[in-house]
Amino acid sequence: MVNSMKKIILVDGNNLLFRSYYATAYNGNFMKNSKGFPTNALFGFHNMLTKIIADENPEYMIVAFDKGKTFRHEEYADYKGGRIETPDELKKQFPIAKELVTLMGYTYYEIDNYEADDIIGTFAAYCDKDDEVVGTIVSSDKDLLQLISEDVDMKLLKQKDYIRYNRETFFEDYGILPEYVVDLKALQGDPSDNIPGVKGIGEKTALKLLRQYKTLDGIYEHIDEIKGSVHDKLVMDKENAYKSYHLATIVKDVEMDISIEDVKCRERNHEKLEKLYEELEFYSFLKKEKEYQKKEPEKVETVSIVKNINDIHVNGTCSIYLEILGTNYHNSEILGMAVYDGENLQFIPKDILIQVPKFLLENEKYTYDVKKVYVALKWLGIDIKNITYDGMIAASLLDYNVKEDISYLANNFDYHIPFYETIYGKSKLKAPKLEEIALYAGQKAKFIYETKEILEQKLKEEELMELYQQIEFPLAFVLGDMEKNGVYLNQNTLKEMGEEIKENVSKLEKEIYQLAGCEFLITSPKELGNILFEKLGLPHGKKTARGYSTAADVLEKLKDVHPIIPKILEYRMITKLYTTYIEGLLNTVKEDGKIHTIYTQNLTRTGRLSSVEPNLQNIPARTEYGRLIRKAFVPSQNCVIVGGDYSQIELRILAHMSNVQALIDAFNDGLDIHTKTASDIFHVAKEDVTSHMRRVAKAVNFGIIYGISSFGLSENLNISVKDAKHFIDHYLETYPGVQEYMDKQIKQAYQDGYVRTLFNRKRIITELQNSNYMIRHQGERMALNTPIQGTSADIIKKAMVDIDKELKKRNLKTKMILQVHDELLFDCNKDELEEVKSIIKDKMEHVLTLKVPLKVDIAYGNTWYEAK
DNA sequence: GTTTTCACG
DNA sequence: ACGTACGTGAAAACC
Repeated sequence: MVNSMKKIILVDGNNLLFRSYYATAYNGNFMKNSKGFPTNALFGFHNMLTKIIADENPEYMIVAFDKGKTFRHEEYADYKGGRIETPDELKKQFPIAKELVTLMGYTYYEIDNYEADDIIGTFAAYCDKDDEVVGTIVSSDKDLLQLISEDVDMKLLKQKDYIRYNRETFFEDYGILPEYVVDLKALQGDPSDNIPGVKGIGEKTALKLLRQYKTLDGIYEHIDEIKGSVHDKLVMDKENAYKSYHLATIVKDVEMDISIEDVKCRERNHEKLEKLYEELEFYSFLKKEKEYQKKEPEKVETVSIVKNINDIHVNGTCSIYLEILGTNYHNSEILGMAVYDGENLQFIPKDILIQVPKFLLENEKYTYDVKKVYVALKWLGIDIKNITYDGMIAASLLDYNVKEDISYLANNFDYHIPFYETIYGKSKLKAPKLEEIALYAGQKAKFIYETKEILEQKLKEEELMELYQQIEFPLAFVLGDMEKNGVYLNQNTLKEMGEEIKENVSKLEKEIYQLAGCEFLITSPKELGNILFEKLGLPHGKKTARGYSTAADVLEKLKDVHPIIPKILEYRMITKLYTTYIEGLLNTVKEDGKIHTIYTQNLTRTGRLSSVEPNLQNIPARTEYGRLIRKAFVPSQNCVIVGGDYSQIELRILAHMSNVQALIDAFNDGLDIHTKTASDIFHVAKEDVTSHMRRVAKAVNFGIIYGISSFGLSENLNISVKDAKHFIDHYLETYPGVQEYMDKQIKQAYQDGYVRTLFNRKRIITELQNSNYMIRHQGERMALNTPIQGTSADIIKKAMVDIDKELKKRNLKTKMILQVHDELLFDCNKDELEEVKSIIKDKMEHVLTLKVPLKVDIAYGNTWYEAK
């Protein structure tokens, strides 16, 4: 009996393709091949299908698609009015998905006027009838749960993995049998399918009713037993409930010209699959397909592993790749370096590398992530010289998909280099044998060498060469020095603060428990939400996916409603300080008593830096209590901390770019820009601007930089959308040039598909081509914000390069130690103070000449806290 | 691994 | 009708 059992896998092809599309299309950053054909949905679809095949090893499988009519029940089409059109970018991928299925040796099926659900439903019904056939449904659509039976189970796909439901496990989870999922949907509704349901009844209430009365009919038969608002809702929406019941019912009797034997799995068509992968530029799949066939093994590189320093032979210019175990090059283990000079491909293990082979100091070198090599070697006491090219920086300026892992980029160039995690594993890194490491590093070095010309050519074509040569490339070394040099942290200062905070925390804990009337996990948004909004019955604001929002801005509005609220806000603030800035920072201090962050030079889409392990760009500043953390950041002996920060740099850039005379004049006259704006939009004299008016004007000014929306401003100022719109209108009437500028900017962005900063940095905004209104508008805001935020980033980056150069030229001991977007901090020898102050101010203010002056405020003190 | 919250410019 | 300010990173909870 068991032996003759046939198992059929029923795949909801539509569902797979849709969710793959939306999982990766949200930012509008589609994966496309070089011809611009969208491939994002196919990529995910292929991955999922492969996983299903690996997990189930199916003998029979059918992949079902919708055809013709998208909607199950024509007569209720009016309910479907709101349904979103399938984006073109997704539509195009359907035929290829079907081809993929076929080439992989499986059968896809579609039939006029039916949905994929109905095909699956019909096969599921067949499984129920035929004793020798069982089925497994694969989909993320909960609707299909209704098809679960003795002979049919379902893999309900979740974001990462899945839940496997059979009749029993479904009952355990839901408390009803799968055949009543239709009844559940009838009550609950499903907005994504335009099933109305009973208004005001959600999953919880619906399940409760069904557990008691079993079916929809059962509920209405006993309608008199049901009391309260639920009763009224049920009565009110009875018609809708039954309509929904029909909408939610999957058809199980589609007439099909296909039988189980027709969906038996066939051989893969390797040849055509390879061709298709090539076309789609799915190189990792292509490689696997080739491996899968086990034809001739691919030609492997020969890398010679150097055993002795005298065996290293590098002729002329070479590329290098430093292989390390982990991402934090301040403490990761160095494994060795691959070198390629166009002929010889060699790998130099660490023990030989530390003997400082000559080529490190002499030969011209190309690399990928120059900062990593530079800093990692510095830790070994090696000062590498004559690096002239960095593929990572070049590629990132060209808007390639640059991750830390070079393989992402290499795959774009038809190099099939394995991903870092394939070699070393996911979370726990483990080095393979030396030969494998050498080969891996060797492939990367070769890739760097062979693509240098191409990438440089592209930099020229895109007019990015100057940005690359004058700013980004030299900046990498400046950043490297800052990272390696580090920042001293006075650990005792932090520890003392920590003790004080700990006492405060336990005090607050007790007070909160008392006010709540019970003990609970205050840090848990879920528990906190329940206490505040159910137990204490406070009015709740926004909701999150899992429950009530307890975010600070929500709680802020309840500050005066219940004494527990301010306590919780204070608790949140000080535990954040403790975990992130006391414990967190102390954990990152190295043996030298310093913090060595890593600046990510190529991560942000605007050109800004970011800082990790730890992030030194978000050390508290906005509240006095938090700012005390800055007392722990101290200079070295006989030094002070000197800081220079740009005043209103983004608004100055806006004034320059928009060429609005009133704004330009304001900056030229040295006015307080927020007060000036307030006086203009409220039509009052500068002297009569109240603090409230200035606050509004400031928020509007920020809003302009962010790509203003009345909703955003209303949230920020906690006012009505109407009032917010009013303020914006006033602003734009006052400065019509700003409106013109924004319109022009957006129009240009739509035309080009990208925007640029003053230094030509380019950001491609694919969101503008998205069919979704919301995403398109997000793209418009990016088009407004990026030139401003990005130009500001360009300016400070150039200032860093200029200052570094000047400090070196003058042989000063002062070190640049931190960059926080619009401010620079220095560890400054006291003897050099006056000279350094004037260098910083001068260089920062004169990066370039705009229609408005750049203004820099200089401050200094014995700690970061004092240098304000 | 994803979500929520909160720190910064 | 929908869901929204721009750009980041870290910790803890949640699942």
